Amino acid sequence: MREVNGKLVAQSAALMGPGKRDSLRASIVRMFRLGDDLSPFYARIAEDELIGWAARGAGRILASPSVFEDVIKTICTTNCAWSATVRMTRALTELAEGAFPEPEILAAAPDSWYRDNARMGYRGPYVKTIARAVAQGRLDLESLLDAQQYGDDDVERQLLALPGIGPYGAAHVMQLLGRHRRLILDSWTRPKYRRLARKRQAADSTIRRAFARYGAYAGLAFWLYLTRDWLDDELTFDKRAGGCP
DNA sequence: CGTCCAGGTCTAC
DNA sequence: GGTAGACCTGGACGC
Repeated sequence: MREVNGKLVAQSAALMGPGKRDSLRASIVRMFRLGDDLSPFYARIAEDELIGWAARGAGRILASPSVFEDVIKTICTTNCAWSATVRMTRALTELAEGAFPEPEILAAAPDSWYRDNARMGYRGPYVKTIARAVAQGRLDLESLLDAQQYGDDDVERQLLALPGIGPYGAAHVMQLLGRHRRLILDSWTRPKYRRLARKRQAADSTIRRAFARYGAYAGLAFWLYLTRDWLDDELTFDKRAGGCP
């Protein structure tokens, strides 16, 4: 993938038929969340001293081609170091020649594979249970992409019902679904917030209140506030940002 | 070599 | 509804 004259161009070494081309296009649209219209958010933060810089086009969080993949990867981020997350997801891709495995593949992998090869510990059964439900058609995670069909509370309820997905996981997946209200609160974001906001301590409820003014985009505003230092200065040259909310 | 804990969640009170 | 305790793994740290 590369940018050509302001357009995203995807090129494959193999010849692709129309069907393959359409599915690749769908994956890219989903990955870059090209269907999301962030203009209401940009309008809201245009004069914002904390995250006004983001109105130049930030906030399009990279997602996986499928919701299933995002859910499984999110489980691989819980209660472990980032290096373990990388190790586990890499192991998963070894089941599908480097690509993320379809639910059917993960449903068919034996328990011993999860334990001895992926070394996912107690997460293995969670992943397999979800994969089996999707493969058998009892669970349709991709439908959560439909903004019209479900409200935030609905989606959150469905995500929390999944084994291995709690408040953190649900908020994380919802960001990737383009539902930006929930704040991702975990052992990385909490201290990072306290450091940036120069607060000795801040309860979750206090943090939520601090970002409540961003309404449906509170979670995205929180994330941008925390990750501003991931961007080059060039992109965030507006030094008005810097205080605490 | 033992303890702690990292981008939490589940179960049992 | 809120809260201890357990939970796989492996890297960091103290002794």
